[in-house]
Amino acid sequence: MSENELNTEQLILKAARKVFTHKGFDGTRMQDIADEAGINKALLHYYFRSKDKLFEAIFTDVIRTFFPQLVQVLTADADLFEKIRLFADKYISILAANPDIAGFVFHEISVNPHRLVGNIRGIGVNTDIIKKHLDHEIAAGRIKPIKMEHFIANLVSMCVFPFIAKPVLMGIMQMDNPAFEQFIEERKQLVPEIIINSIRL
Amino acid sequence: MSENELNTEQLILKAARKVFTHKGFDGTRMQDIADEAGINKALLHYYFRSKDKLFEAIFTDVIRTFFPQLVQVLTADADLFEKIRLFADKYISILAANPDIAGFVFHEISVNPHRLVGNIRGIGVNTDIIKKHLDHEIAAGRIKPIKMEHFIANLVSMCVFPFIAKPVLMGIMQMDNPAFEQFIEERKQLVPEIIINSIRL
DNA sequence: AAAAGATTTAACCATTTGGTTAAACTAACG
DNA sequence: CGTTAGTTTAACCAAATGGTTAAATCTTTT
Repeated sequence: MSENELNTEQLILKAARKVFTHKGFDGTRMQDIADEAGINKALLHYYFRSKDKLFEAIFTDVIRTFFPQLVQVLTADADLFEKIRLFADKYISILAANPDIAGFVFHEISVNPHRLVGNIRGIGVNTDIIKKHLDHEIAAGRIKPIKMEHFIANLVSMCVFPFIAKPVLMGIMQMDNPAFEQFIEERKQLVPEIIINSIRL
Repeated sequence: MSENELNTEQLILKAARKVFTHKGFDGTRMQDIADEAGINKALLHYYFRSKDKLFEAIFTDVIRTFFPQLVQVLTADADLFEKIRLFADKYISILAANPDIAGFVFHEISVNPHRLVGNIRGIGVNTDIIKKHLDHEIAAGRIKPIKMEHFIANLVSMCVFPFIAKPVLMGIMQMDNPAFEQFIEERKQLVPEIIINSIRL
């Protein structure tokens, strides 16, 4: 197994990820992935026994790559407002570089919620720390009272939703691709401003 | 064709809508719809020639039922802040009663953007009126400057996203179904407050 | 370079799936 | 009552799809 540039397994994973995240599990054909990777269909089954196994590898990887980064920002020991700015900037940057993953993850989980168990649950998203930080700031009279659930929902919504609704937004707002990128770039500042403004006294 | 309670065509449409919105086009089998409707598979093809035709009927109906209602609120002649409250309340209420449609619509459009053409384009979402209203209020010095694109994105994001992320939110926040409903109910007030707060001088 | 092991392919297989057909059933109508 | 038109079904079909197999090729080891 000489390390040329990208060994076959990595090549398959890259292709599978592209096709799965774009078309979803049900919309993906093994042949699509083989074509994308420029290899034979049987080779997919040689490296990953089944479509399910291959999907599992992709899905787990996507979840494990992105979730921890974000949770880490929110649970780090830093100023709340600064955390919010960091989180929005990081989340939006990640999604800008991987526009399909948001829609992919939420769709797959909706269609097959039991996939939550082995993946997200395993990561152990620690909302307690965020809740404590929020409640602490509230008790200290530095921010307005707000439930952690809404705080997270608001922040994540405004970061993620534009990517899920990308084609619709572009259509309705008559944006082309550069315009959308510009729009997204602006939100890195705008979103934290709104969230901070919503809890600032 | 005696009007018993629900004629076969309506029965099929109802079943197809349920299955399509929950599993997506690619995840739906004609047999699933037949089972859901309690009829023979061939009967589906008797009423709607193909899976595509049946899907088209559902998709168009979903789009036509919900979009206009919302655009109407935003383009109506009313106080801006009141419009925002009305919009959030109406949008969230609709989604609470039809939890699957948001994820359904955005996923199908992402996977097959060309479906935009015949449907959303046909409705003609009029962003000009909203833009004019916003710009007018800004010029009059009654609200902070904000781009229409962000205003809409923010408002819609916070209304819609929780439904798309429902299983993930419920998992992470350890909510059961009543808790989620309560959470959603609270957002009918919270979302407009945040949006209004973000543009209030 | 020959044997052994890993990798890749073409051809094939079984099942699923969208769709068709011809027959059976039902309701209206002369 | 029987004919006709609309409705529903069971049985069937062809294409697509996930998966297998056995042979071919390439790598490594001796």
